[in-house]
Amino acid sequence: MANDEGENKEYQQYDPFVYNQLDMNRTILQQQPSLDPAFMSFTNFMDTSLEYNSVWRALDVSCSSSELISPVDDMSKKKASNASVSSSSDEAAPAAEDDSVKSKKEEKRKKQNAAQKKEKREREPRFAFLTKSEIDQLEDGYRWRKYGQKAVKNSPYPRSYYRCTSQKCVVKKRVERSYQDPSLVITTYEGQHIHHCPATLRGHSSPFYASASTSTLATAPSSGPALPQQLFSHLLSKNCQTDPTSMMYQNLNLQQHLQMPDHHSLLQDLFTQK
DNA sequence: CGAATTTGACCAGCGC
DNA sequence: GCGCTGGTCAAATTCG
Repeated sequence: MANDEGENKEYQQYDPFVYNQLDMNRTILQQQPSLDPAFMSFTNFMDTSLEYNSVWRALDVSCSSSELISPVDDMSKKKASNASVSSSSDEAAPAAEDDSVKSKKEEKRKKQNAAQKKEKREREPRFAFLTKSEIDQLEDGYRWRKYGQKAVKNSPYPRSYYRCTSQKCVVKKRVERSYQDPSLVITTYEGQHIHHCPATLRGHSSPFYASASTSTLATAPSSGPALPQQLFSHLLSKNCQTDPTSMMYQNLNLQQHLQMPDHHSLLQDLFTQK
């Protein structure tokens, strides 16, 4: 709502695929599936501009899924987050909840909310895009833990909230389905990964890392991002690219190059420009 | 049995 | 001030 206004500014600033939006969710839903030139999602662009698979072929990206790996030490993460919130207070007594415990809990909660509030002002850049998919939880190479689900106003489909399960990584994503076109999944990423993509760590499965580090376009790794999300996750990763500005720049280039017959020039741009 | 998900409760921010 | 909505927490439940 009003929150969205602030967020929209971020979208306008950072998201190369969602232009001129006053309300990200509403605009997406209202404008879909019509393809206003002023608004075109990555997936729609690929769906309409050229054969979807040809892009990934051009990128030397073959499809792969279930490339998930890294084990998650969630308990320690939980503890760490708790400690950061109530570092001075002891662990809550697990026994019977008397009033003092309850008030302690409330106090803890208020501290958490205050911390959240603070974080909100320094919100991470967000990137939203649409994907045509039957599946809600799209594979992007990272491990996510669902921490909430909310009914969306004017939509029969709920919105799910996910956090990256990697320690100290605060990247979040929201996933919801368009009520106008249920085949569309709206995914919003917030923040940048501070770690390698788990899929990448296992056997160089990402051509993006490989290419980015070596700039060897001829090398065709056996697998890689199968979906736009995966591509964007790679691009979002600090290990792959550094800042939202370059990210946007590259994405804009991506859009431009997708219209060109020679897709290899895209790779050149993606991996040589910083 | 530990990890992941579900779900109701809670809170902040905004509009009226 | 009240109601609505988005976002998050955390206990309960389910899953592997």
